[in-house]
Amino acid sequence: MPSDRTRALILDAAERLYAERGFGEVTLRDIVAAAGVNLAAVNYHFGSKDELIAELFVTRGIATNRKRLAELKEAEGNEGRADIKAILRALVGPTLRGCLGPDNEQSTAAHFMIRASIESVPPIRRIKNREIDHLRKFAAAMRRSLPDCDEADLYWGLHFALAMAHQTIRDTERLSKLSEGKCNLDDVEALIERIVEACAMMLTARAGAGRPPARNETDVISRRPERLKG
Amino acid sequence: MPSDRTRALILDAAERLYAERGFGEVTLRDIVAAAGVNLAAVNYHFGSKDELIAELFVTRGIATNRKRLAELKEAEGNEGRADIKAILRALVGPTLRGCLGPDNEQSTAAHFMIRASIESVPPIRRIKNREIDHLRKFAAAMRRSLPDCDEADLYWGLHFALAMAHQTIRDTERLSKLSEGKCNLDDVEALIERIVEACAMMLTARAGAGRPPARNETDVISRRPERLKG
DNA sequence: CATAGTTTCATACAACTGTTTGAATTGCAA
DNA sequence: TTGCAATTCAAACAGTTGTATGAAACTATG
Repeated sequence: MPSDRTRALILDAAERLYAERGFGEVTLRDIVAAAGVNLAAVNYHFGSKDELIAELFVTRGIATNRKRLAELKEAEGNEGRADIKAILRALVGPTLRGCLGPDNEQSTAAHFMIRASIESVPPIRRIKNREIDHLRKFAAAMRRSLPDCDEADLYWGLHFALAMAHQTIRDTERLSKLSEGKCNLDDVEALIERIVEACAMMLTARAGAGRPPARNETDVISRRPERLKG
Repeated sequence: MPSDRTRALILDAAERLYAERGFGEVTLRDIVAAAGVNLAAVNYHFGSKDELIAELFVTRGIATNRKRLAELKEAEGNEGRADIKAILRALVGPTLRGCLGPDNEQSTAAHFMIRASIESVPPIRRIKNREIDHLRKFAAAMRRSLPDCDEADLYWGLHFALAMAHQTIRDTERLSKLSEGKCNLDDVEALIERIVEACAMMLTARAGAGRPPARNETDVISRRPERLKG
C-alpha cells in the first residue's frame, strides 16, 4: 500500500520545472528541492531520471490527447462527419488554450508537452510513436469531412495546423517583439480561429480545384530565382 | 599573424556536430575529436564553449540572412515593390533548400541555424535580437507589396510562413510516418510553393475583405465548444 | 508491543563536464 | 643559429551530474 504522495510531488515538480526551463536546464537536484523530497526518492520511485521523464510524457500526453479527442467527438456528433473547421479547432484548440489562454485555462501539462515536442530528449524520442496513432484519428476525420480532397493535401493541412499552433506557442516572444505588440496574443480564441481559417482555406481551395494543383511541374520550378553568387 | 587553421577546423566540426545531434548531446571532447585538435584549443581560440557557439551562430546566421536578402532584393528589383509570393519565397526558400533540398544544395549552416532556433541555448538567446531586425526587412517589403493589408495580419503571415517552414524541417520524420510517404518531402520547390501559396492566400483573402475581419468579436467566441467534463 | 516491509534520508560514488596549467613544440624574424 | 612569440599538447582541476548504499524512520499487521 504505497503512499504515492512523494511520487506525486516529484511528478508535479518535475512537470513544472521542465515546462518552465526545459530539460537541459533542470537537474534532479532542482526537482527534489522544488518537491521537498530527498534526492534518492527519484531513483526509488521511478528507477531513473529517464523513466521519470517517460512517465511524465505518457501521462501528460494522454491528458492532452483526451481533451482533443473529446472535442473531435463532439464535433462529429452522431453523423460521424464534422465540419473541417471544427476538426481543426479540436486539433489545435486545447494545446493553444493550455499554453496561451487565460490563467485559469493554462495547464502545466500542455506546457510540458510543448517542451517535450521541442527538445525531444532521448527517453521521449523512444515513445513518440504513440503520437502518430493519435494524429491518424484526426487525419481520418478530415478525410471523412473532405472526401474529395487529395490525401497528401490533408496531411499537409494537418501538419501545417500543428506547425502554426506550436510555433506560435514557442515563439510568442519573437512575434510580439517583431510586431511591437500589434499581434494580439492574449486573445487565444481569435488565434485559434485564425489558424483554423487559414488551414481550412488551403484545404478547400485545393479540394475545389478538382485535382491536386501543380506541385512538381515546370511552371513551379521556373519560379525559382536564378542562382545567386555566393 | 595567426594561422586560423585550427580555429576553422573547430568551427566546422562544431557546426556539423551541433547540427546533427543538437547542443545537448555534443561535448567539447566530441568536437575536438572530430576536428582532430587538442581539447585546450577551444578555450585558447574562443575563450569558452559559449563563445564558440555564439560565434557559430553569428557567422552562420549572417550567411543565411545574406541569401534571403539577396533573393528579396532580386524580387523587388528597381521598383522597390515585389509580388507578395516572391517575398515569401525569399523568406522561406533558402532555409528549406539548405535543409531539405538535394544534397548539392544542403548546407550545414542552414541545419545549424535550425538547430539553434529549436534549442535556444543560453549563449544564443542573448544575441537573438539581431534576427528580429532581419525579419523587419521582410515585414517592410510585405507592407510595400500589400499596402492595404492590416499590419497585424502581415506579421501573422510572416510568422506562419516561418512556422510552416521550420516545423516541416524539424518534423520531417513525423510527417512522413504519418502520411506513410504520401507527402513528398524530396521536392523542395513544391514544398516552398505550397507554403508560399498558403500564406499568400491568407494574406490576400484578408486584405481583400477591405478591413481586418472579426478577430475578437462574439461570433468568434461563440464558436468555442462547450466546456467538456474532465 | 514486536516485527517485517516500505519509505526516507545523509552521504558517497563514479563518470562526465568545461576550464586551466605549464611544459613542449612550432614558426618566423633578427 | 639564436631568440621570442604564438600555438599545441598531455595532464590535472573543480564542479556538476545521475546513481547507489546502508542506516534510520516510518507504517501497519500479527
